[in-house]
Amino acid sequence: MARAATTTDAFNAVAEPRRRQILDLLAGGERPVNDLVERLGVAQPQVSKHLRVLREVGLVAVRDEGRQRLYRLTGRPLKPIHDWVKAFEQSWNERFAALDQVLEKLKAEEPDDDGDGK
Amino acid sequence: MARAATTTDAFNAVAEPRRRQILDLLAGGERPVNDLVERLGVAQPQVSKHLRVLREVGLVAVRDEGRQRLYRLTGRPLKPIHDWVKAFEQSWNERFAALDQVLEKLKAEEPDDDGDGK
DNA sequence: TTGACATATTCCCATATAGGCATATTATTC
DNA sequence: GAATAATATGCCTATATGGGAATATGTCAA
Repeated sequence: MARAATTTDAFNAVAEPRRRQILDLLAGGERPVNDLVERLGVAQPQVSKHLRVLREVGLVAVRDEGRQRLYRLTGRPLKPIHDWVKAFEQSWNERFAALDQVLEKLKAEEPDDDGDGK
Repeated sequence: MARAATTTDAFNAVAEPRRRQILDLLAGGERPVNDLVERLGVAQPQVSKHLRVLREVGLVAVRDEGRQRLYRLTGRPLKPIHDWVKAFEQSWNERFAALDQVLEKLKAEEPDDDGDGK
């Protein structure tokens, strides 16, 4: 099998840095495509393609206004990423890392403990 | 160009669900490969390959113990993901979403305001 | 209608994937 | 040293990617 499609979920969609940039820009408010094109310095077709991916995973929504299409952030699909990664917060937090070491040490010191404790 | 390599960064490495599962398991402590193979129900070579990717982006570390190789979580590279996605927290939080609407409305009500305010 | 502007789609290509399977590598025990 | 256990690597294939370039679609204005 090949890699999962970028449109599979937010995890895949957001793995591409350019798409994260787009979301960063849209965090500042609704914007037409050309605005993104200029700010990113990327060819218009590529921007449209990235926006399509983001739309398909529900990370952005569009609204037509005259000849422009205004894209806006709809970050809901990012929540699963946040939730998942948050659970690992302790793994890069020195405070927690130190605690883990203590726990590991304790575990090592009572290797035959069956957990009953009596 | 093709998609960026999975080993480019944590964003790409973690886009694959199986690799997230592996990290979830390792969050419970150091584990030999076979242990992961059993718990995941995935062929051993695939697990080794996923572990390689995770190692290359620094999400896991290995330690040899006899004929086994004990993998453990080193979640530091997840921090950038956390930091990035955290900035969007408001976008799926109703509270903040409501605030945003208010702000947008205010902005709409003073369309000719040059920001000077005097 | 014609033309100009804004955006989307299509085609082409080099590249890397993930899984299946076979096999290589390394370490252990007899 | 041979057999075995634990893990890693190599090869194969279908598939999708992201960028470039050209072009299609859609919308307004004169």
